[in-house]
Amino acid sequence: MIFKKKPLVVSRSTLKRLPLYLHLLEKVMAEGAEYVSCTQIAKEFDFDPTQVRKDLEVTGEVGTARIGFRVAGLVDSIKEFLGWNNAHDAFLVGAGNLGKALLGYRDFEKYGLNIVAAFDNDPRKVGTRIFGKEVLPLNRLANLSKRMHVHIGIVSVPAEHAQSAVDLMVNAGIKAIWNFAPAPLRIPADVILENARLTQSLAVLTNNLKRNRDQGENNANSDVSKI
Amino acid sequence: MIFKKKPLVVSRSTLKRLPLYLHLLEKVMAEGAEYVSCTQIAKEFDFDPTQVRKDLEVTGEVGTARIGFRVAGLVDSIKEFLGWNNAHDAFLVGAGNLGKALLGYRDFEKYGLNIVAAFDNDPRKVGTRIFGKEVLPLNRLANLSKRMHVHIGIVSVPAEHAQSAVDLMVNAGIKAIWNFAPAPLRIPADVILENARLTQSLAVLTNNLKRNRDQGENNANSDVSKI
DNA sequence: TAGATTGTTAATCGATTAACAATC
DNA sequence: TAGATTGTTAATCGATTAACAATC
Repeated sequence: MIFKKKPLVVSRSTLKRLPLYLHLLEKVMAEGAEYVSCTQIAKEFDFDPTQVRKDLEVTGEVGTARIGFRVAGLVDSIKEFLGWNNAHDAFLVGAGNLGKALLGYRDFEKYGLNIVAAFDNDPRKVGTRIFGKEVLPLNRLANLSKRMHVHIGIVSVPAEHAQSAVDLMVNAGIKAIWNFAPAPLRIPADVILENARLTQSLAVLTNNLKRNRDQGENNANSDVSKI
Repeated sequence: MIFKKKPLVVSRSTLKRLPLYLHLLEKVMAEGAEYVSCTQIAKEFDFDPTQVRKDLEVTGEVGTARIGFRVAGLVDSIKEFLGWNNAHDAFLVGAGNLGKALLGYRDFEKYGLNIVAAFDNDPRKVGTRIFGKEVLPLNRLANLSKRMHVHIGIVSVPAEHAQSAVDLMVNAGIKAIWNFAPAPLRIPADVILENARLTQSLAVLTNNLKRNRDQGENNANSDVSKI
């Protein structure tokens, strides 16, 4: 068996493009295509074809000249590479609006993420079920995470409670934290922290919007720039 | 009046760090600090102090040697730079779980984002109110966005409906789109598209988790690597 | 004053893009 | 066969980091 050598370290940029490819490939596969070329994929996203080729290299898949890559093979290898082939159990802390939405987000299943329970200290929430998932008091998290071998924690509490929620999780043996709170978090080196911050994305959007508007104004009397 | 010259083009990386600084600065300001140095900020995020200094340069704020920057000034200038000082009205399309959460996310107000109405074609949703916001049928979007001068559209529909939702928005004169659907979207060059894709963030998390686990296994019989 | 911090220029690092032979 | 595409190496580009004089 011949394996293609994979890059030893995969950049965050590449890692973030892989789900994009995956979504497209699944669509393409549903449409019945058997092969797909990097050129085609690149065109869809306005990427450089070489970049797509390099990205796909990390999956270990080998393409065929003039034909491209097997769609089914790519889908499988990307999922495998991202760890989306095996289900990961996760706990969610903070059953507010965002927490509720995450609990009800059915797509997570596709990405191997299985939220098994929610934790919140609001007595009005504790004991209820949200999308079929129990809401438990925070003091039960440590015990349960050890017993159920849950290694992923999702933080959807307000910023001011984020650090204490994370401390609790870390002490409970949680190995990876997906943080939705807009707060810088301190964690031990062996715990993985990934921030899913909506405000970062919003910042890019609103700044671009402002810039477009400012440019519009400048263009209105753009002679100034020629002085 | 002396202005500090600002960089002409601001990188996406810088743009994404600014909200992080802002959150921290607001906390620091609430705690009563009047000045803050780049060194302090950098320490909080494990960034390079020079990077922080370069990032802050885009705001036009000038610091004082040995003392740092005025916190209040920075907070104001970052907000101004990101366009968070003025409120932007937005329409949301797709009142599912994620859409609901976005409608209920009170923090958006702080970021100058004001969702004024939601649109959905589900007759069970149309006519209801979610967090006080009306849910209207999609065919009313074009008319209303023009009349109300709404320029931002938020897409929280399933992937397969994302493109048609976007087409509708673009035709209605929407100038910026914040997309939460995991689908590649086609838009005209003069419309701003910003993708807020949870799956990208999740991909980094689950891949890291898998890699950590694989490494653990390797370490268990790491003699192999010494052969 | 001494020394921490700013502002800025230069060096480094890493990611993207270009070039091109091999292949089907 | 002709030519599109792969795989890979080299060149470019841009962002991060290092160095250092000026300053308070």
